[in-house]
Amino acid sequence: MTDLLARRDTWSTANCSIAAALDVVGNRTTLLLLREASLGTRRFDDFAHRAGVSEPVAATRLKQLVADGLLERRPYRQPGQRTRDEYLLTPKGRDLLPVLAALRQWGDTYAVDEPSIRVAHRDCGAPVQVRLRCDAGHDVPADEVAVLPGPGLLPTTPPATPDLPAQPCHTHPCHTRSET
Amino acid sequence: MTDLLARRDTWSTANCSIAAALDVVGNRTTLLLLREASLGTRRFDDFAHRAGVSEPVAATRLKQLVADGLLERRPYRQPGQRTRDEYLLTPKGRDLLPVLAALRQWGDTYAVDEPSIRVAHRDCGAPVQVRLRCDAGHDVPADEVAVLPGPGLLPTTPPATPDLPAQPCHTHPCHTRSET
DNA sequence: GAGCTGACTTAGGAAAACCAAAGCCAGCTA
DNA sequence: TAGCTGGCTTTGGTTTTCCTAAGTCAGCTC
Repeated sequence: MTDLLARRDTWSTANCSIAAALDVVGNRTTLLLLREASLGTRRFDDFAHRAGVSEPVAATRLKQLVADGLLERRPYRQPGQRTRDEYLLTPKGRDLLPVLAALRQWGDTYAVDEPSIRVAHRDCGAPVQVRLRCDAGHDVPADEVAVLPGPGLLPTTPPATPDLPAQPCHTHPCHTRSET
Repeated sequence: MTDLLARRDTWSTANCSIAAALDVVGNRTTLLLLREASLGTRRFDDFAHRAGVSEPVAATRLKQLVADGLLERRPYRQPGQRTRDEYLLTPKGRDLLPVLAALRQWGDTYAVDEPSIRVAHRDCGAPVQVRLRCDAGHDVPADEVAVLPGPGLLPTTPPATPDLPAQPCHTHPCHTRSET
């Protein structure tokens, strides 16, 4: 019952939460705007310029982010200026920070020469990393992750092509072979 | 020197590692294919059908993933069949699993009614979560993250519009207001 | 009360991404 | 050696995403 991966064709990813998350944040611009929000950007023009997108795109995406509940638009006022609106991360939006952190961590390792910013623990100064951890408190490396059925699991209607002898990712040759 | 966010306009995100990562995995299809790879999918047709994309798209993206070094294409042979190619995660591709895990965690919380699969620690059975942790071993909540300059930080050429009194994300009103 | 500025919107168009349907090819099986 | 199957590629068309350039509008400042 627990060997889901061995019967990969008996269940579908129709209601996959990764796909559902990607429906909200599945494009580059949206994630760049969220990056800016997490770095303290609040004004429309700053969002557009710092994320490197045009104003029409910024307007469209910010509107969508507010509609999706990731940002909140609220009026603010600077002395001697008129009332304006600013965009602030909601708790729902803030909960996407691990996604940004994971992307940054991977990008630091594989996609840039040198990181432009570092992320540290404010209280102790030590670098912050994204980790997988189980509720029992263990660090969980990628090869110790097990996939189990959840309450929303949907069976597939058509029994698809007979599968390869399925293996979870961690038993693949890719995890034991010598690195290139 | 450490209050980067207060001088957000003095540095640019031109070489941002998040943007660089998004250049590689910044579209929905790519991440869905990586999801499938992490769930043990190895054959072309299975990638296309399970990720829900057409064959031409699957072919293009898989080719790109191999070119980017996230997947490795290698011949395999089942008894009584001819030699075929399969796609396996490389270590570089496997290091993106925290991104998928973070997306799944967010999606489970906000984007689906009930998760279709659960992820557990193989050794102890406890649910696995994505966490931010510092090298000193502390759990780091979002409001204790500090942003520091890295070696690749680029200054901006044009001093942009005078900024709002900048605040790191964790001091925003969004973190202290009552939730809706 | 004219001008400026921040915050957008509108218009028009280019590029990227995606799809369905059909075709191609290698190499087993019969 | 004819047919089947997995693994693609080609064709043609639609949708999405993004751009530049220009216009709008509210409400301070002068």
